[in-house]
Amino acid sequence: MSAWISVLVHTPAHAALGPVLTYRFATPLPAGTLVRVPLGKRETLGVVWQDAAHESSGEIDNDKVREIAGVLDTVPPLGEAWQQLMRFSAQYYQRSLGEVALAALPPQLRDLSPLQMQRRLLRSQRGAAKAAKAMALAGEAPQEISPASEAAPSSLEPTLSAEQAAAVGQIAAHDGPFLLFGATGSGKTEVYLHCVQTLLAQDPSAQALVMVPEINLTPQLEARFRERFAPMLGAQAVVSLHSGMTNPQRLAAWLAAHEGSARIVLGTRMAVFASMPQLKFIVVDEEHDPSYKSGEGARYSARDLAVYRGRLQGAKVLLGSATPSLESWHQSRPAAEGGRYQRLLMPGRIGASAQDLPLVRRVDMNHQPRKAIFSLPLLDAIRACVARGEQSMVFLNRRGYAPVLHCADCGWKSECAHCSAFRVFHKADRTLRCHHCGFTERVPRACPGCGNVDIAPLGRGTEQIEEQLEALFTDIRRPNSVSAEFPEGEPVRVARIDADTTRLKGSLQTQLAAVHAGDVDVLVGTQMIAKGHDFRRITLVAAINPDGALFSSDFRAPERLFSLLLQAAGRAGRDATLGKGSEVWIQTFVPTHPLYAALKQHDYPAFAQSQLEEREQAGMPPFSFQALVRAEARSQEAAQAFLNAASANARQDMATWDGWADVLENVTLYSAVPMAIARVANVERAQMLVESPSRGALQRFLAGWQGVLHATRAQPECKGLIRWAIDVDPLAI
DNA sequence: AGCACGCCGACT
DNA sequence: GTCGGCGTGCTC
Repeated sequence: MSAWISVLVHTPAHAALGPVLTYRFATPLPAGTLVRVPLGKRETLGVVWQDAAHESSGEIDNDKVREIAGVLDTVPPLGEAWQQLMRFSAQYYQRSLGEVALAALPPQLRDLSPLQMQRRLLRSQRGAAKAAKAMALAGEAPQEISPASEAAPSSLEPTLSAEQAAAVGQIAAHDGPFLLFGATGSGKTEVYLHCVQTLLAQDPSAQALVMVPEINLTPQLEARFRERFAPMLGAQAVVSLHSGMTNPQRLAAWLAAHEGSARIVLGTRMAVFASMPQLKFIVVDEEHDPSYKSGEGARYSARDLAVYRGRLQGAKVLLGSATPSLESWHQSRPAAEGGRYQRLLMPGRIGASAQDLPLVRRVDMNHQPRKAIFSLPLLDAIRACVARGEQSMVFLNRRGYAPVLHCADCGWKSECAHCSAFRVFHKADRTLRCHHCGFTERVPRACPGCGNVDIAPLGRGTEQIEEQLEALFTDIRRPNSVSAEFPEGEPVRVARIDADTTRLKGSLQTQLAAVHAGDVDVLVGTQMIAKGHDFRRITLVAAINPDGALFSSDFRAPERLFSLLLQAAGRAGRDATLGKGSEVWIQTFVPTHPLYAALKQHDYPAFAQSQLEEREQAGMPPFSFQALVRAEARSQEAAQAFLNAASANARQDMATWDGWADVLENVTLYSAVPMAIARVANVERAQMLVESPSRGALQRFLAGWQGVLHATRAQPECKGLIRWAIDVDPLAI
């Protein structure tokens, strides 16, 4: 006598096999139980699932049903809420349930046998017990947590500003979701800390999830949360969850969240899938950041899933940003106009008045020497900044020395052999590197086309900016030197931080520390340095060449640029005593552009409103809903043929389906186009936009289209197709 | 997705 | 002669 059990396994949507398979086991098992099951010649991890495959549709041969190989019964079953989150994510983002659910689990869970698992759990429990004992011995036993609002302010718990207190009050009084629109330096993190503390004090089992967009930002966040909560809850109560951790670390953190000993989970977008049975509060910091959208597998938005999950689990959701996404801004319009989020405002910097905001200066590059990288007034300003002993930050969103190498004689350019893109000249190691496929070669001595030895870099990247600044500043010295070697002061120190200088693990933190320590006068970098890092002594921020985004075909480019520049501006003058004279320099050929005008006023709401008006007129998100189908093939023709055939098939098939007329009517299918970079690593890529004024109609269309896409694949003109994928709510088109 | 089987080019 | 490329097919 044995029971039939439905088990979810990792199968992609393309596979002929459904994601829910039927197995046999001696006793029934509750849904959410982790099991190991035989699948073909291997054994794999599965999750016991409620929806029985054998009841609804397929009759499967009795003799095909195999026995469950093992039950990981030391791990509690995954809860109903987690299961529902997986169902929703799979459905909304058009991926197979098995793929979504199994990818949401820590990778090591797949590798461990039940016995190994048991050992691992015992070890971690012993470790936790030991840590608790050590704390007790040291007289640091976890204290009863006190509600932040009632506790006497301690040194760790700063008094809230009036704005912060108002925000905290609103969050306590309403259900949310909330959009906390707070200027850089307005103390959003303190609001998060305060809300989390109040919650954890009210409910001794409650859990909180706090997300940041990038791994780089987790150490800083973790330090803040540990400092505040470790003394009350013990060190194990705060865990991180991101892809920079080792597999054992991730497993341990995941288990702690799953069984509830972790009260606070900090992490990147993947953390939105963590099993947290007692989740009561979710923070999405820098909610506008595109990193919350996954670029592969299920293309989920962790921000949007956080909002869904909050509703699902009855957890309050707090989105925070100084430059919210237009989607969230629109959602937080007054409820009377249809807004569904509550907007909370914190416009002021802590310990500063409005006049202390950095002054935004636009330099008209039309009046500068042609081809000048730095305008003269900017150079003077940086010099003056160095002379005052303050730091500057020069920002250019392009790494390497020059984006292209060019031969003036024959017109040769440093194209990549495998991609429709140029290879970037990296002077540091004298290489040409493709930033899309990684193809790297030494820089040729002479033009490969004609032998001319005069091949020249075209355009500039951060390496070149660094080199130029070093050359330009050889004549000046830093003040207040104690060095005997340079009696009149040491040379100006220029440093660069970008993906190339931070390749090694931990090197970003080291380099940031050097900036903090004052070992750097001028910092050059990509957007990596504009995000979130709390530089205290920077009083000048310069964007060398930000104009590109103004003329981009991507309708979201202005939004991103504004956000990036305002965020970069937020780096300047964070130290209130230095804040007064801080400046943001924008070198531009269009100084009168409204985007820069709004930036000068630090006026996000005005910028957002004008953008939203444009979007509404053009019928673009958030006033319409989009999905993208991307196809990869041997040839561009095959990729496009597949998409166009799938589109034609959809129209044809759905016209015959009962009740689908209004779906088709509400959905616009555009024709297939090559992607901006049509070929990457010898694979041709094309995409097709699907748009609808109704999210529901788009969802229904996509769900119905899945089968059509599968069928289309078999058509002869699609030979050479490698794969296809749907991206719902794409960020870039 | 894995992992097999199966058929064609450069090397221990 | 093998080693190894990835094309096709199957897994409850």
